Amino acid sequence: MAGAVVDLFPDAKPTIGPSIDPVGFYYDFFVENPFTQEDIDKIQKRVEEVIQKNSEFVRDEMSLADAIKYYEEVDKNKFKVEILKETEADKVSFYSHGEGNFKDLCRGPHVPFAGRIKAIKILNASSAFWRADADRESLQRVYGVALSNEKQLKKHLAMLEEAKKRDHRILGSQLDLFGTADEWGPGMPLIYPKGAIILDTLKDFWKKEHRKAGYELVQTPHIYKENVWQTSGHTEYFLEHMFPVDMRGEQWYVKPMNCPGHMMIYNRKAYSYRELPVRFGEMGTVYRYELSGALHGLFRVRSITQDDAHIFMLPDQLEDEIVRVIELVEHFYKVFGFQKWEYFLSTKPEKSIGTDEGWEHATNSLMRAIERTDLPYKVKEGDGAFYGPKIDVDVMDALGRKWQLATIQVDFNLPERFDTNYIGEDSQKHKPFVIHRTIFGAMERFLAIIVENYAGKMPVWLSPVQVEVIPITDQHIEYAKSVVEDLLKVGIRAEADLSGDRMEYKIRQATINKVPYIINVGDKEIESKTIAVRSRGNKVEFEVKIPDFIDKVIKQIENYE
RNA sequence: GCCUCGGUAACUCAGUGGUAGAGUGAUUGACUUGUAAUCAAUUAGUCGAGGGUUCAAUUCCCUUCCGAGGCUCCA
Repeated sequence: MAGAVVDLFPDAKPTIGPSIDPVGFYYDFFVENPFTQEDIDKIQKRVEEVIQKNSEFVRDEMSLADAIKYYEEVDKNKFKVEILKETEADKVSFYSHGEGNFKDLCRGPHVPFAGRIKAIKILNASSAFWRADADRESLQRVYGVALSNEKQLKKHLAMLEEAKKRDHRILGSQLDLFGTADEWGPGMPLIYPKGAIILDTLKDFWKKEHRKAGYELVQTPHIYKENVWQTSGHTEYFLEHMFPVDMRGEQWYVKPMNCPGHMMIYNRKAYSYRELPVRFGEMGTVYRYELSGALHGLFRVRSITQDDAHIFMLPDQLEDEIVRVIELVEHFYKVFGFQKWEYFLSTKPEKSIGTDEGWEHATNSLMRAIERTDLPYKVKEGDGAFYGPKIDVDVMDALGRKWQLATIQVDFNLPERFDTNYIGEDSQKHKPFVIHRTIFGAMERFLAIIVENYAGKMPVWLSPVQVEVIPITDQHIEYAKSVVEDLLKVGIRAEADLSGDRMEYKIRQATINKVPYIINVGDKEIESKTIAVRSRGNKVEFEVKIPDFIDKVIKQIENYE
C-alpha cells in the first residue's frame, strides 16, 4: 500500500506501518496535504492494480550505515533515519516489488507475491502524531484490512457494520436511554428515565456487594474551597481539567476526583491500628474538563460518576486487601458475562514521589496479590502513576474490543498531603497505605459498554421495562391493567401499552425496544386467568399461569440473568 | 488541543444562488383486530451561529460552535 501512496503522491514520506490486532494495518505518511476521501479511493484502486500484476516482493539487505545514507541523501526521509539511528542491528532489510521503484524498510517477513493478497480494503485516513507525540509532526495515517479471501473480508466488514449498529449512541437514542447535546454542554449527558433505571440497578448491585465486602458508604460534596485542592495538589497538577467556581470573589472548584473528601472523612478522628483497614466507598460524580476532541458518547464525558473507594490500611495488610479487591472484580465481571479480562501491573515511572522502600513494598504486594489469585497478568514497566504502582484490568467485550475498567492504585501522595495517620501499637502516629480503586471505572462508560456488549438486549434484571403487557382489543384493557399491577406489586418493571394501535404494531414496538417479555391478553386469557408470553427469540407460550411467570422472572432478577 | 469530513423537521436523510422536501415519529379520528408496521387527516424547520460577496445566500467565501473518524490524553 505504501508503494501505491508513493506512486500517487511522490512527496509522501512513509514513516511506519505496522499491522494491528486482530486484523488490519495502517501506515503513517508525512504529506503536505491531508488525504481526502477521493485520495482513499485512488489509493484503493492503485493497490488493486499492484495486486493484479502479482509482482514479486524482493528482499534486499543493506548495512545500517548505507541505509541511513540512502534515506538521508536519496529518499530524504528523516523519519526513517530516526528509526534507523535507534536500531541496534548492523544490517537492515528492504522490500521492493516490480512495480515502480518503491522500496521500503521492513523487518519482514513479507508475502512473496502481491497476488497472494486476495482481498484488501483501504478504510479511512486520519491524522496521527509522529511518535505519538502531540508536539511532533502531524502525519496522515491510512487504515486498511487485508485478508486471504474475499469471503473473510466481507465477514470482517460485516463485523465493523455490526459494531456500528451496536454503537451505544445509536442504541441510546433508540432505546431512549440518554442524550448529549451542545445546548447544555458537551460531554454532559442527560440520563433519561430508562437509562437511569439501568444505572440505578447497577448502583444498587454495587452498594449491596460493597457492604457485604466490608465497605462503609459515604457521601461527599461536589465543590470545595480552593484550599482543599491546594492541599491535595490538584490546583498544581490538574488545574486545566477542573471547572472553577467563582463564588463572588472567593475561588471554589468542582471536584475532579473524590479522594480529598474521603481523606477528610478519614481525618475526622484518630484511627487506631486495630480499626484498619477502613474502606470508604462512594458513587461520586466528578467533573473534568476533557479536551473536546476526546469526548465520545458516554465513553468519554465530562461528568463522570465513579464507583470509587479508598482503603486505608497497615502496610502488611496491603497484599490481603488487593486480593480482596481482585476477588470483587472477578465477581462483578462474571455477572455481566464478559468473555475475558486481563490484569496489568504498572511499576514505578521515571518521575515519582515516595520512598524506594515504599515503592518496592507496594509493588511486591501487588504482584504477590495477583499471584495468589492464580490469574495471569502482564507487567507494564514504568507505567505507574507518579504517586504509586497500580493494577489495571482490561475487559474484552462481545466484539473482541478491549476496555480498561477497573484500576487499583496505591497512593503515596495523599496521605502525606492530608497528613493522614493512624495510631500504632507504639501509640505513635504512622502513615497508612492508601489505595484508590474502581471496578466499573465510570458508570457512564460502563453503561455504554454493556449496551454495546449486549447489543441493547439487556438481561432481564437490567432491562428498563421487563414486561410489556398488550391487550388485544380495548375490551381487554382492564385485565391488562390488573396483570401489570400484579407484576408491579412483586417488583417487576411492567407496563401496559394502551395506545390506539393494532396489537401487531405494539408487539413490533416492544420487540424493537428489546423488552424481554411481551405479554398478550385477550378473551382466552381472561377466561382461563392466564397470559400468553412471548420471550426473546419470538417464542410464544400460551396459557401461562401468572404466579408461575412471576416466579420465573423474580428468579432471573435474583440471579442477575 | 491537532488533522479530515460533516451540521437541513423530534429521528434518518434528499435538495437548490430566487426563504425548502421524503420516510419514520408525534397528535387526532375511524377501525376492535390473536402474535413484528390498519387507514386517513394534522403537525412539522432562524436550513448550527456570526460576518462577508450578491439585487437576492440554506446554497459561494471567512470565522466560530458542535458532531463523526482518528491522534494525544484518560475512568
